[in-house]
Amino acid sequence: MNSPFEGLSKQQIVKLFQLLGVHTYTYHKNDEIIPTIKYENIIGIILYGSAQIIHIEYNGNDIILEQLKENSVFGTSISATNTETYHIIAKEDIEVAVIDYDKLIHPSNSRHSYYNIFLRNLFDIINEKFMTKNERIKILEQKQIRNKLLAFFASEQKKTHSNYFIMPFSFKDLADYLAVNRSAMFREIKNLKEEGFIQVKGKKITLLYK
Amino acid sequence: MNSPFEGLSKQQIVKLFQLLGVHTYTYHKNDEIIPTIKYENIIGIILYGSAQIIHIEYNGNDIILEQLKENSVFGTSISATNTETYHIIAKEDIEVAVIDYDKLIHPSNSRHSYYNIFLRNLFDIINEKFMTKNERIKILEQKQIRNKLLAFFASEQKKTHSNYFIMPFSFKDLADYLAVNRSAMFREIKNLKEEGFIQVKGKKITLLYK
DNA sequence: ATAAAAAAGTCGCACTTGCAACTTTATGTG
DNA sequence: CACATAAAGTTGCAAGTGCGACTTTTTTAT
Repeated sequence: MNSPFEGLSKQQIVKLFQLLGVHTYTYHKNDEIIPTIKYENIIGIILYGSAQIIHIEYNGNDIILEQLKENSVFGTSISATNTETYHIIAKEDIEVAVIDYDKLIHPSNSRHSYYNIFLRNLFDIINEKFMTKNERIKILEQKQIRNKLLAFFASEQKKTHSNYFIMPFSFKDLADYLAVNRSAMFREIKNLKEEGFIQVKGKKITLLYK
Repeated sequence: MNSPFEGLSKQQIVKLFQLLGVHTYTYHKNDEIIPTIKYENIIGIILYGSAQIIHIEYNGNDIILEQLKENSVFGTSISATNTETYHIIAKEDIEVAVIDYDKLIHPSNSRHSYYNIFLRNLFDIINEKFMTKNERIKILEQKQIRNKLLAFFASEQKKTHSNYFIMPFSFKDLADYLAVNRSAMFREIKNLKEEGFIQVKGKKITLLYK
């Protein structure tokens, strides 16, 4: 939602990129982003396009850790990715700006206003990411699939301020997000439908309770 | 682990507190911290003592979201706490510095070196917190209690660099951390012991595999 | 337009888990 | 030291879930 470049003019962004020694890279759909550079020491910003951070488990299962779109920020810290089991895959053609983490926090000159604005924007983005992660944890903390679903619904509904919402990803991905078996999740969705709690039309889910 | 005041002299900290309009508060064991101020718009720093962020669910269950000790940072964003169902409880006598979030990112003057150092320190702390949260998510993503335990063991072992580690909290709290039923967790620990995977002596757990 | 691939949806069965109701062992606290 | 309180540990049973093997529908690519 927030852009790291909020409040910066094009010229300021150019200067910022010079100050921080930013390089940009382009990738095609399904490419792995920066497979050679270790994610740990960089911060990446999606300039356009979208991607997913996935985590591959020892058993071969892969889990979506994060959805990245235009202006999303990723990297160490700023998001995830501390081992070789994490991969960032472009979901469409994409351009990425890469900032060396050390240069970000120890620039040659930290007194430029555009640098300070950028840093504060990053803070806001981090806040948002924490919220997102906490939301996920709150959902994963639920012991039953039904409660995970209800927690997820509540979380999505909070964003739309109405009694329905559009699923932000596929049901398959939802099962991964909730960390439950896909068919067991469908069974529970079916139960919720039959018990009159929800209505499902494609990706539109309507909540019929309270 | 990292301190937000790393690299700052006592005088600089005093100036920083003035710049940011910091107030400090003291609490006694089992007090709720800042029950009146909404957590959303502040950042808190534990100056001494320890505390826990707990989350109370609709069914009355409470879950430890985070352990706070000296130099820990909490608040919106910087950690958790966006609804009334979150509480921060002092585990011992404690002093807390409270910074208004708006003042932090929009100080009257952002050109002081101590301000920039502080901001960068916060970044490092945030990185660490992200790591911690990702670690938790990686554990919660496991579908079976056994796998949650093994993921937790791996995560703890990584810190000690040997084949054993000391549990950082009680088994009861571990069950909450893994978001599983306590007695079901004990059953699985028993299985792991009987199958020769682990050895448990009080809070010391030794891993007997690979 | 059509084939191929992916996602959605269903179901039975075995296994895992939550839950309740305990007993036993630690940990305070006056 | 003794009493109270919390944590550790155990067990049976009912309920919930993972998994595999499907069918049907939707999406994507040629």
